[in-house]
Formats: sequence, C-alpha cells, structure tokens
Amino acid sequence: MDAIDLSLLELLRGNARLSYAELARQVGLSAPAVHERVGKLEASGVIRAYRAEVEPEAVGLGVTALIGIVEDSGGDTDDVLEAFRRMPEIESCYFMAGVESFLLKARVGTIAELEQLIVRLNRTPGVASTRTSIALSTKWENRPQPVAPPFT
Amino acid sequence: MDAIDLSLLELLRGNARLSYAELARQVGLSAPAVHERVGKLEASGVIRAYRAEVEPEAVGLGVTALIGIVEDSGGDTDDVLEAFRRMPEIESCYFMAGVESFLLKARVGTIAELEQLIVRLNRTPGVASTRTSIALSTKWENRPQPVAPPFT
DNA sequence: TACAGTCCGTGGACGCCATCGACCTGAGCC
DNA sequence: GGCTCAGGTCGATGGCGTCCACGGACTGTA
Repeated sequence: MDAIDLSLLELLRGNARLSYAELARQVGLSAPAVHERVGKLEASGVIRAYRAEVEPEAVGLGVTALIGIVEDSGGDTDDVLEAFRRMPEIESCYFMAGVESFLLKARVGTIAELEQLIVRLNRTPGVASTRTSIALSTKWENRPQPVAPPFT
Repeated sequence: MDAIDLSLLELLRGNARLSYAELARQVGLSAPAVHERVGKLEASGVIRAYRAEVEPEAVGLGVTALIGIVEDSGGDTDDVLEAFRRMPEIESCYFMAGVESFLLKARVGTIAELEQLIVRLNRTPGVASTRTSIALSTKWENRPQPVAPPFT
C-alpha cells in the first residue's frame, strides 16, 4: 500500500468504471501493472465492491429514515442483527456506543411502508424501543474524501 | 424506465465494473442496446456515479461518528450547509425533521481528529449545538436493496 | 390502406483494451 | 557473487466498446 495504490483507490472511488489503460495513464504505470495492483487491492479486501450509485427516487425509494434501536436487556445481539439483516429496507447498520445500540438507515417508498417497517422492528425480539427520524432531504451521501491522509 | 432498465440498475449496483457485453448477456439484449440504455440512465441522472467501495480502515479512517446538529435560530441554513460541505470528513449530510436540523456521518482517523472536528462544528456560525455518537462498528453500509419494487 | 416518421433494436466493422506469458531489473540475503 | 523474489515492461491476441447503417413495430395522417 503505497502512494500509487492510494491514487488508484482515489481514482476508482471517483469513477469505478475507469479502464485499466486510463488508470495506468493517470498513475504513470503500464496497464498490466495497474491490473495486478487493483487485483491485489480487491483480494486483500481494501476494495470491497464497485457500485453504481442510483438516485433513490428513481427506483421508488423516496423516503429515508434514521432509526435508533434500544436493545432489550435479555436479547441476543446477534439474533437482533440477523433479523435486521433480513429486512432489505435497512441499507446501513451501525453498532453504536450509547443508549441506542444500533443506528439504522432505512429507505422505503412511502410513509406507510416506513410505518410497517417500524412496527416490524418493534416486534423484533431483543428490541426494546425504536426512535425514528425522517430525513427531509439528502444533501449528499458517501462523498469520497478527496485526499487520503499520510500513510505509514 | 422499464423492467430491463431496472435489471441493469440492479446489476450495476451489485457490480459497477460489469462490461456492456456481460450486461447484454444478462438482460438478453445486444451490447450497443445496453450501451445506449445505460448512457440514458446516466444522462437522466438515475445513475449518479460509479464508486469503488473502499474499506475505511485501510485508508486510515477507522473512526465513524454520527453527529446531530441543532441550528441557531438566527443562522442561515445555506451558509451552515456550505460550511459542512467544506469539511471533507463529513461523508454524508441529511437535512432532518426534528430538533436536530442535520445529521452528519463523519469519518476520521483518530478520536483526537474527531474532537477537532466537533470543535470546528461548534464554532461554525449558525450551529447552536452538536450531539455526537460514535459507531463502534459498521455492520453493513449502503447495501443495495435486492429487488426494485413494482414500477409505474 | 398506404405512407412517413419515430423509437428502439440488431449486425458488422474497426480500433482500443484486458489479459497472458516472457523477460528484465533492483533489493535482500546467503 | 549469485540466488530468489517482487514487481515492473513489452508484445501478442482475442474480446470488448463504440460507431454506423439498416430494419421492424407502432402511431398519426391523408
């Protein structure tokens, strides 16, 4: 993991569909060299995936909500997590410090669907309570940090 | 925007580096047809970007925090937003319903950097107070919803 | 019905790209 | 020195991206 790897990561975070030839030109190596470096970054898990970022409204997911979850004292955290994992509306799941053990980001089409999701969450064994905040608009999301910090 | 477009979106959300030829095979069209459809999805803004998803720890960003912002009654929301936009640590920014006008997701390298970020946020004109929760671990993030809902 | 226009696809062509193997070079180590 | 290995370049080749000409389905109009 050197400066060239960091440039590659930055380029691919900006546009994941750049060709190896183009990446090679940008970092000043040959295409096969870049191919091998990117392959290693993928294999070692530094690059987790390549994703197209889709406008949520365009696929009928206009409602974004952030939901804090307070866990039941008796519940099994793994079971709760597994239940969350089975709910496709939950796009992100963070295990938090604080009273609320989890913070979920969910995306649904309508407020009615959000209501159903909250009901399902409250019924989930191990969940003591939920606290939902609705996002009126997403100013930006998953913005790549422009420069990677100095590296060891 | 028909069923084929939705399949293309789903395929590209799963792997943004699929070739047009491969996409064409999956949806049963020719490569040029897919090329044109994807081009239109990009032009119309349905596809916002293609991003490589990078393991944050691997680039020295091991600390994730979610920060709620209460706005000053006198402040200008646009100015506050602009100030946030200039802080690269802020990866996502939602405008919320509720007492806290914004929810920010920030990623930094160390707790010390988080402290500096919070100080900067509290000093920002228009910000009345902040409430920071630290994510101990990210269970998952930006998971693509498996199937797009029925479409009009 | 006939006709023209539009949309959206296919197939062919051509140049660039991905990818493989062979080879080169410098660093580290006996 | 000479071995080994990591990591690069170069050259070849098959597949891919992309442009263009063409054609069928649908629609509105005479």
